[in-house]
Amino acid sequence: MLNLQTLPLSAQWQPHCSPHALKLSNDERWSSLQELQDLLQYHGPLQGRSDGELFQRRRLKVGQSALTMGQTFDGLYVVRLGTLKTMINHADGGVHVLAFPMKGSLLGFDGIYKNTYTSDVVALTDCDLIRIPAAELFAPGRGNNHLEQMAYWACSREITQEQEAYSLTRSVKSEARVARFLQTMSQRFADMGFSPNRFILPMTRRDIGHHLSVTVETVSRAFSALVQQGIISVDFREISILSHDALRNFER
Amino acid sequence: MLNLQTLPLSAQWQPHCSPHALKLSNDERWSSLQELQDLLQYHGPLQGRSDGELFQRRRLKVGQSALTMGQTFDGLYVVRLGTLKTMINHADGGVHVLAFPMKGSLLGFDGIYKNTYTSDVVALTDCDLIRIPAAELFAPGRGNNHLEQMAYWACSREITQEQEAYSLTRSVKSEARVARFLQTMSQRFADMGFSPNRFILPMTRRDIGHHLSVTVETVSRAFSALVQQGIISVDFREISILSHDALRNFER
DNA sequence: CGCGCGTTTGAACGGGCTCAAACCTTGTGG
DNA sequence: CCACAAGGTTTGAGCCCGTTCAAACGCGCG
Repeated sequence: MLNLQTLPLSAQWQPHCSPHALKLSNDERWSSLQELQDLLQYHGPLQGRSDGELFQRRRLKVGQSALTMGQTFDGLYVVRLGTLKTMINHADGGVHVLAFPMKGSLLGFDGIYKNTYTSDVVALTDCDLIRIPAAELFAPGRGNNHLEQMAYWACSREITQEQEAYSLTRSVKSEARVARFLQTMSQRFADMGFSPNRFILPMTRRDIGHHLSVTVETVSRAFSALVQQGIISVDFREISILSHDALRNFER
Repeated sequence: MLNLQTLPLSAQWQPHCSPHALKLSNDERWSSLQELQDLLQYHGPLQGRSDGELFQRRRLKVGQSALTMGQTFDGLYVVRLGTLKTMINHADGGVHVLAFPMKGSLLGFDGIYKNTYTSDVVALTDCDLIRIPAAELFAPGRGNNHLEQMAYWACSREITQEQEAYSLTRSVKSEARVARFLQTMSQRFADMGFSPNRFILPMTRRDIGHHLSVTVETVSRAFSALVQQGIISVDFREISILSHDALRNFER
């Protein structure tokens, strides 16, 4: 019998992996509006000609920051490839991870108010972003109405997802938080066309802890407990979900 | 010496209070774009004629719900008067209070994605809302560009504030969470032109608990502890802040 | 190789939850 | 106007879970 655990993970079913697998060898530097719609999975009303409108790409290596707290607003970004973390660094040294943007996520909407980004966004893997300049959004009297509507829509989606993440801190038990976190990760991988049963977490235990407001040790212990109960199996960053049902029953 | 504690609170320095004080006697049922801008405190670029555009108002009594989870999107709302709570009711009976919208807050942006509101919004006091119909936002080719930009801006602000609230759950100690919550309430009252030193909380301890992810008892105990240290004084819903500095020093 | 960092596990402490009871306020109906 | 009920608030006692401190191991990288 084949032991799935020991098989090397191929780039075919993982959106990130080693920097080598992620070559970013595509030399194109521009994305069309159509690609934006595909990325965002926006199936709303399309109108008229969208040809000609091109958006610049921006590539990031692991650890590079996409946006910095305090930086003046220069537009929105849509993640084309890779995973990032959105974090707030408090003056007292405390850290809070708000979200882990992945393919199709919208970045930077917090920068419109006060014309300044309010959080740090750092690449957890090599990334490819698409920039929507502020001018495109705010240009008066242009025919870009469906770009605007799409931005509204995507922004609304980000709010919704953030609310879900916010609610995630509700659960009393840390195991339940971690279980729900794994569920959302599984769902997001599924949405991107990858396996919901087996994936590699792009973030550290510490990041997860800062996201769920618990310590590293607690996250690790929660993982161990879930393994003990046969619900998941863990090999460092690689997670296999053995029973989605059991995972779902941890919701409180 | 005058004992401030025993003085009755007058409606002059409180935005809510008894239903009697809040007469809502203004018979006008429409608000101008100018009033919207004032409410939102939007000082961005105004352009051209904004005359003629009127927005319908909607009044709520205590306990009535402004939006319901699952209800189809019918527009955005701006709070003109009163306080509400935005909450998510989980299937398992758990509750999470996302925010306490007050004068100038934007409601309903979460409804654009999926064309359905994703949270319940309930009036904690009598309220007066202004409705921005979906048609106004999405009408193609209209000259309402600065309405759109204002909506962007307000939405961005809501995201920012939600992030702050989210971060509020970061603190390890419950006393610190409550202290920070009181600070933000104080700030919001100040922004509305009321005293930052003395105000009446429009929400119950339970709501605060659901907002900060702690139990009622913990909130109550935190209040008592802050009173014990001479930082605030409490008379049921009435809060007096005796030392803003001391309150600030609880930030972790 | 050795260093740094991420991960895992253990032991002990402490803070928040749970359960319980008492008090106060508010609203309702007699 | 009072009685009563329902719900909000406060406080106490005991327990459990998550933090803290500590140590060990593995992995990647210079």
